[in-house]
Amino acid sequence: MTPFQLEAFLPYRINRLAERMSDSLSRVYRERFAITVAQWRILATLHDAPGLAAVDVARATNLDKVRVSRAVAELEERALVLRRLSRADGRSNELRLSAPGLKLFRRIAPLALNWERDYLRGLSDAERSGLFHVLDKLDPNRPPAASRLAARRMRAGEPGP
Amino acid sequence: MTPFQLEAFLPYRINRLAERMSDSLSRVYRERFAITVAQWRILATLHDAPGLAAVDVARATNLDKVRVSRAVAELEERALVLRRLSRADGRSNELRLSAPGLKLFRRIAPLALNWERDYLRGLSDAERSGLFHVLDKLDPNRPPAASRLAARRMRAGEPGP
DNA sequence: GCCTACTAGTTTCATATGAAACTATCTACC
DNA sequence: GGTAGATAGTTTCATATGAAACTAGTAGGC
Repeated sequence: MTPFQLEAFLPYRINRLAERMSDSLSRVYRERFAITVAQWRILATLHDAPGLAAVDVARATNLDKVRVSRAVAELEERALVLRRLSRADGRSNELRLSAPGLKLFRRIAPLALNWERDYLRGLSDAERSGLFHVLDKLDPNRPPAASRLAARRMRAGEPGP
Repeated sequence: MTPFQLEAFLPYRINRLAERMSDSLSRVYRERFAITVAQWRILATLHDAPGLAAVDVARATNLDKVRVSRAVAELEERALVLRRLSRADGRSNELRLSAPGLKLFRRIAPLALNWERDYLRGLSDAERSGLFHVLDKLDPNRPPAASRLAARRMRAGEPGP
């Protein structure tokens, strides 16, 4: 008898939680704003760090570059994101929210935070902070990977993101 | 200024953790045994509850019925799972591990548990149990959904799973 | 300058996915 | 026992996905 319970197996439980949270939250911005999860992550990232290149957005959002390319293309079509060829590197674009993109982000962000607050309502403060502490341990943030692009920008004397 | 940090947003962090764990763990059984995540969940479930119908497997594994149908079909082709038409319900099959299926499960399960132990190595006992406690709160197990099939079986005087 | 190796971003293409349609069976009610 | 509506499981089909190929540019040695 090999003792094994899927219910008690961390990868399964984390996966199930992630899927259910994602389903529930994404409904908030998908139905009302026709925004996908990838697009939402990109909006949030560009709000926080305007001017980022796609490769840096991919790192910051845990999305592969193909998904970023496609999501940005659609955000650009919808005029929510602007791209400008980088002066420092002709291969990459500086991405930023347009005015409507910023407006949209400002509508969605509070809804997302409310959703999160509601979701965590049943936890005590200690449980909440313990959860994030454990998350940081199990899945540390990768180093910002001081990108060559950023380095180049600095060399070029451009303002950082 | 809307304060919003993707890094501090639970759905994103849980999703990223789930993806990284899944990538790391699934390598363990994909490379050596050519088993997918869905197939692994199904093996584990049938080991725990032989004779389950596909619909119950779907509930127990958090997979949709199409994925279960496909994964079971391949497991059956590879002779790792046996199906037998249910006497109690002509629409459904009783699924169970074959002898090679059981053997395979018994090879994978310890690897999976070792992987989990290693993954959680950096956590204290309190952190580990706190994590599972919080998981149970945020994502409670759905009731076993005393299925009609099980009820029918009981009525028919068959032994339970 | 110019050649080689590397990187940013897009496109292609083969595979994965799941909603909806479908088949077969079951339940409940008449 | 017949009929309407539900359920188990499969198949179809349109879309999502990502590895690999591709285009265009950059870095660094010579």
